[in-house]
Amino acid sequence: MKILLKPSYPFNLDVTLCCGQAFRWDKQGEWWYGIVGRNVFKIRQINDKLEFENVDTRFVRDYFGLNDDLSKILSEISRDTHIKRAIDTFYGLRILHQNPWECLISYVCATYKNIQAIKQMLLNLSRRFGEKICFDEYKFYSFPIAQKLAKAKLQELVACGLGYRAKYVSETAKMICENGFELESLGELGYEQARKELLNFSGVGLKVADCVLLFSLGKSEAFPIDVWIKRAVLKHYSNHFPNKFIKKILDKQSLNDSEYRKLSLFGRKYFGEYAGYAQEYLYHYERTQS
DNA sequence: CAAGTGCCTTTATC
DNA sequence: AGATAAAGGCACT
Repeated sequence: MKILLKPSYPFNLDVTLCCGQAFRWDKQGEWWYGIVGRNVFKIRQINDKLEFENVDTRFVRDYFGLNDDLSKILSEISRDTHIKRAIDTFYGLRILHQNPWECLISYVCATYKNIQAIKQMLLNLSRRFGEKICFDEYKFYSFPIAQKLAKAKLQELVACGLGYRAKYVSETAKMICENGFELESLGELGYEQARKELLNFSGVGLKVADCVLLFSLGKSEAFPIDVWIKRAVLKHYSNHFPNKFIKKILDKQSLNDSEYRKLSLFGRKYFGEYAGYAQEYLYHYERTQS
């Protein structure tokens, strides 16, 4: 199956899958392998041609955000020279539409970890609690369902390298199972309301909630603040804040809720309804180009 | 190679 | 409200 990308619909598969928004994609040769539910599929990009196997076009369009008008989005967030530089460097990076459950657990695990370690944890979890799927000559593992993680012993989760996050994953999985909670339905709420609901889960603070909202619930205005975005703001956008505030967060290693809200609100106001796109370009630029 | 630092933070406590 | 400490362990230097 193929999709021909129109020139007005820029897309860069490699950057999109490498920028750290999703943790379970695997590149073998020129093919990217991904697992969605119990289905493994592969996809590659050759110039303006997208080729894929074992998945339908509708899913590809949705998952890779190909229905978003990226040209329009990028022109809207191009507010200054710094973001323009990031956009030029990673032109075609799109925000994925991930599965909310996998996204929630992934970002609960992601706190205070680097990307390599996050990938390792999620692979361990999938190997231990997911289902083995063979595709081409490779073995893959589906992401564990909530019931499976809810039943897991704390020690088993710790053994996957989760550390103190094991408790949060266990509690969150139990909360999802007990009420038959439909994470997808949060997408129907407004940004603020949906975030408030997410904060009820164990191990979910403002940062994790924003990531889940942006990467899986379609809230493109969410502007997650992590250490890299904080650095980018300090370097390039400090003139948007009082001196006192900048000095305060400069010598603190972590942000409190009030400081987080100020930084994130700046992003939403400054970049507008697609602030999340700006966030991801800035994030990837800060991590790789500075 | 050992030891130190940093990591897409949250929670508990004061 | 706001500050502070504690919480795995892996990857990188």
